[in-house]
Amino acid sequence: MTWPETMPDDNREQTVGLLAHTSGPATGAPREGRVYRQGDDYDRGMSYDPSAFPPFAVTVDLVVLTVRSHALCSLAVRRGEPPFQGRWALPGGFVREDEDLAQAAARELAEETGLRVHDPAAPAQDDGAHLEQLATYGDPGRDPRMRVVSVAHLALAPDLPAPRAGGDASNARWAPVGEMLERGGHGRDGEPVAPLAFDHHQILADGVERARSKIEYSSLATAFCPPEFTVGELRRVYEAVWGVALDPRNFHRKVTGTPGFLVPTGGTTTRQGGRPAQLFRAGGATLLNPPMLRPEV
Amino acid sequence: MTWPETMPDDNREQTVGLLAHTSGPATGAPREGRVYRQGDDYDRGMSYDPSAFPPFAVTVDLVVLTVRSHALCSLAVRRGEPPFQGRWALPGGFVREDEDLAQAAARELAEETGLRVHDPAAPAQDDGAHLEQLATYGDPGRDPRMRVVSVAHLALAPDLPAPRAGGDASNARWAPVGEMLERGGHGRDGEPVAPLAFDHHQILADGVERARSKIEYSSLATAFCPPEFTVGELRRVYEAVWGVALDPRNFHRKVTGTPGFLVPTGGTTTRQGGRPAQLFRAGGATLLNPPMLRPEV
DNA sequence: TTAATAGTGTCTGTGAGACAGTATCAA
DNA sequence: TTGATACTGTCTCACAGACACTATTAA
Repeated sequence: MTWPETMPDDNREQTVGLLAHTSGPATGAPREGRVYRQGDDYDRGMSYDPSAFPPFAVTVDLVVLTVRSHALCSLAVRRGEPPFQGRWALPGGFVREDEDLAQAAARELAEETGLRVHDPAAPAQDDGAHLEQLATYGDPGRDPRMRVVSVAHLALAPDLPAPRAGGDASNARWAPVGEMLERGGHGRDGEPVAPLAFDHHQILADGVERARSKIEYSSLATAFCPPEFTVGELRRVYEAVWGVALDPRNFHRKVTGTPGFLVPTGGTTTRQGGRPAQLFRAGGATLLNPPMLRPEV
Repeated sequence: MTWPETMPDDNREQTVGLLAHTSGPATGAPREGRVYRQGDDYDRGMSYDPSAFPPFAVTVDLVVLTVRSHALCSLAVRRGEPPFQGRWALPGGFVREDEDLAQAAARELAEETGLRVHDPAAPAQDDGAHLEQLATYGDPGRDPRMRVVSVAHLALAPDLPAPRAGGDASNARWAPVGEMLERGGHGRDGEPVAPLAFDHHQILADGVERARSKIEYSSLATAFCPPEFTVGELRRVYEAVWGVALDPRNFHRKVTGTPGFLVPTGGTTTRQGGRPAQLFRAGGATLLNPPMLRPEV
């Protein structure tokens, strides 16, 4: 029995490096009369000229997921200005001149939640969140004001105190992703929920799907748990993220038998009621072999 | 036995949408004296002002993979200008004002190779390449001339005629990824190979790893094959991409028994020698259940 | 004939899923 | 006591891997 040594979408660390481009389009006919000359001059090694390429704004958007009261929830902030004034959106902001994309995402995450990001080198024994790049969204019409390319990131965090945004609790909330992603969905009070601003519905859907598939073959589900947790608590994370019920006995046998996944701390707890349960923390393994299997249909 | 309905990194289609950001940083102290005010004004709904955000150039870079003579190869182009003049690099170019990221990547791919991209809606029965977003690289120092964010894409193509770049064959080649990714590697003539320009070594490594893992749980390996192919030819694709030897008998039983993976065309061929082999084309299935397993170690 | 590739059958070990049964707490 | 959760054991079926064997071509 084998399983890959690497994941389809590792949370890669950027290395210092430089621009990529060809030595010029194969279709080399000059394109005149354009506002921007599409980098032809840039390609030909002329000195830097800001008018030689179209300017973009670059932002990071965050899909911050957690498990609260048996439901997968995403952080949402209310927009205070047009466009989409008053609608819910994903947190995010501009990438600064001097920071990497991952740094920008970590900074926004800290500003919104106070969470620090796990050191990817150290084992996941400190408190903090998991952060990885998700995908980039650059449709020309995604912002009516200007051309904006957004590098979306996915963050997974344990259950947190109520969020704050600019100090105003009514402008930030943890919302169950089931409600947010339903077309014409309704909140728990039965009121209709307006769709998310911009293309954030798609970004959230992509982030949720990434989390759902990644906990299959990695130990990432532990990022939703406190530093010490029981097998039952970990099972409830899988059940909330996948929206299914799992057999507690087979789950227990599976996770405790997967090498490197869980390390017993020696302690026990009865915080879930019933017989005292062993406490574990996340082991060093990041890839599960064999993987957890998500039940079909 | 179950397997997920979705992949960890679906090739998502961008929907039309808009910008994401918060209603302002929680740490709301004014930041004066900066060249760019980091979007605070933008966040507060003031009218559009180009000086309110740092300008970026946005490019697409391409990891174009194919299988040639039992080796996984990547398209490389030689740089004609500084920086990294004379070094090999990945093909790519600027995103234009009016095009989506996927459109820009498809345009660059057509310019470099003449390949068209598969219609994701139609079954993979037409000729063409597979194209998906890979990851985005935005380290502030990755280009010495200016701040450039590159949205890397991964393309998989059948074996092609020799490439051209700007009509000059000596400035483009298919290079085995084993050679390109070796540190201080050597070409087949024993000459040392200079590392790729910019951060393209990392981008290529990420693209290769994505391809290696994705052919496990999807039918993507058929993107390396001509429209009609034999089981043996498909097996040689897996062997080249993974760099392993597979048991021909178990492989045959596995791929022909996976529903939706292969559809027999009725024809046969002896182009590989030996007993005539059935010809197949790719079936409609994009996800394999159960997956192909990459041999351990 | 040999050599090559194509394709089938058969055995064995691993592991997922189903589920019986026991253990240890609170109320 | 009931009821909750924790945990162990056992059975069965599916399937990956190993490999013997047959089939059909070219040289």
